[in-house]
Amino acid sequence: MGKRDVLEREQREAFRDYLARKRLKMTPQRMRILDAFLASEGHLSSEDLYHRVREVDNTVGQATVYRTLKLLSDSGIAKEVDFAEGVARYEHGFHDEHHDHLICQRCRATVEVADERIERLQEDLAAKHGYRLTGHSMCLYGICPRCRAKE
Amino acid sequence: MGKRDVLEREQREAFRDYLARKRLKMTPQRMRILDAFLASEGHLSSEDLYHRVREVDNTVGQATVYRTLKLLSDSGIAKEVDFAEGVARYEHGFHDEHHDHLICQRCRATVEVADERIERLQEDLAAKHGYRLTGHSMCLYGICPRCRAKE
DNA sequence: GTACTTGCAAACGCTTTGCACTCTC
DNA sequence: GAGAGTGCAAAGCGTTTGCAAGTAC
Repeated sequence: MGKRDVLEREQREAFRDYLARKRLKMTPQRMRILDAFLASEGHLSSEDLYHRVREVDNTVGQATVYRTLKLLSDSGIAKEVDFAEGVARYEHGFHDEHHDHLICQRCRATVEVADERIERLQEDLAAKHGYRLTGHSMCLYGICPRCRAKE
Repeated sequence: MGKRDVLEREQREAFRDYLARKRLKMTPQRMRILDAFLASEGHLSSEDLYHRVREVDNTVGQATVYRTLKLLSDSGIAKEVDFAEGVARYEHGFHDEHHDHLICQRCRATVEVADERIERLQEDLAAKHGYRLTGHSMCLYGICPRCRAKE
């Protein structure tokens, strides 16, 4: 069994626990939405996820996907990210490390990046103004190598 | 005459030029919207600006404010900023230096911050992945000193 | 059996657009 | 006077919500 399968199983377990704790129910719809989410990579919109779920079960409604994504967010399995496009996107939330995003303005190709020095400077910056930092969002926009080659 | 007045005059000039170049027209509505924008500080939503303009002239429509804000953006007088609230906000665009934002999660108090070292590290990060950096948005979220004192 | 969930469609909030009328250049 | 700009209301978009019927526990 691959590492991926183990991870997926853990996530399913975590979601079950979360639902139980909140006295909510596991339903076939939530199951399928979770599965589709776990099987995905990158940064899906609710719409994206809806279409993937639909391939498996074309009775699931959009509203259920929206509602379930909220639950996945709350439980920490998914994490909402905002690329200033006017749609909410979600990435896997169990990534142990924080990261930011480097996004191609042409083709939307996205790289996850992390730099500890930047994080530290951000802390300093907040502290300098007396703020206690609780989080941040950083998106770098540019042109990816592939698109640059086409220029 | 204060420095502020000079700046405002320059901005009005710049907008006139922009309109002329694009073969667009200066109208009383655009004038009033520009004036309200220049007289403001911080990060206004279209709604905010609409209300301020309305205090001067209650015949101006929301659509005109939206349309004019787009023009102000295009002309560089305003700059759109996204604080992930679901509303577009605009700040003065003639600030000579780039800056990012530090936002209080409780009261929304916003500080403009800049750190050259972070900028440089961002460039490095993009370059490391072969991207040519064209821009970025960085929002730091935290609790401001005033709100911390109330805890 | 009792909540909680569902799909649907209607409502939502912000923004854009089609239109007939008005105004600037 | 030709082309742009206006206010209004309607439409558009992603998202949320009210509801009656259905389902997990």
